[in-house]
Amino acid sequence: MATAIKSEVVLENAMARKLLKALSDPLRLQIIESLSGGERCVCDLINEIGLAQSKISFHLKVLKDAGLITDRQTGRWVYYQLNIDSLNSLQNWIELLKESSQQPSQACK
Amino acid sequence: MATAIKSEVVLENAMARKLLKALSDPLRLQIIESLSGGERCVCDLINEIGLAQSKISFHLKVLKDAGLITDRQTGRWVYYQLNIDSLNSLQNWIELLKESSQQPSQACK
DNA sequence: TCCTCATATCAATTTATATTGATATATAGA
DNA sequence: TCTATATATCAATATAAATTGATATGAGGA
Repeated sequence: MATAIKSEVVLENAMARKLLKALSDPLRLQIIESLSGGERCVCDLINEIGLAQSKISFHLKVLKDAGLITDRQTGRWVYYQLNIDSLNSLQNWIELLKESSQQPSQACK
Repeated sequence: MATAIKSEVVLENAMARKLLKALSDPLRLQIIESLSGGERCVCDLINEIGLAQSKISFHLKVLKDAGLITDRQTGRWVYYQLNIDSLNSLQNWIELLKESSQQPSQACK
């Protein structure tokens, strides 16, 4: 039982690591915040954010690889959307940190 | 009213940016996870993580500057602790993202 | 089929970040 | 005051990540 719980936490940590890394770039955060207004196609993101297309594409890929967003293609357009599951994972990870951090401090030496 | 809410969101975003950046390094996550077991002095972190002292100190500074941890000195020892407020801020930011992302998608073109 | 448009990818470069090893600071105890 | 110890800081270097500009892919329409 204890080991089952522990491996779950380790998995949580690995996932958090991936998500946090992907969220650590300001441009990617802009994309995330834009997508929080609902699904968007790449062209809209380019217009909204006003930066080079290759740049946006690059960062969309990073976000997608991390599992933070999903895409779907319709004709020539590709639509991106926030993946709520990944946000839930991150919230859970933070919750676990908070829960376990209320322990008495240990004196040093 | 609307503008008040908006500037709050912008502040949230700026804070999230800072916190996420600080959380984007694997060693810093290790420190955070270690601190989630309760307050620790630097020497304990060094032993626990098993890496160079200057490295640990460097990353503690990054975490402290971001507001994720606080420190207090007792004699020659410095104790670090998770700052729960910062974790709450991050959770709120994620919550806002989730709440606003349930809008209907807009067709492109 | 040919052309245009939306998006992705890639190599070269630039920029940011982390690591290393050395030194500095500051506290406690002898 | 001298010494040992805990931690912080710094300059040089190494590593990783982002940007740029160009080209590739692939869908739809003429």
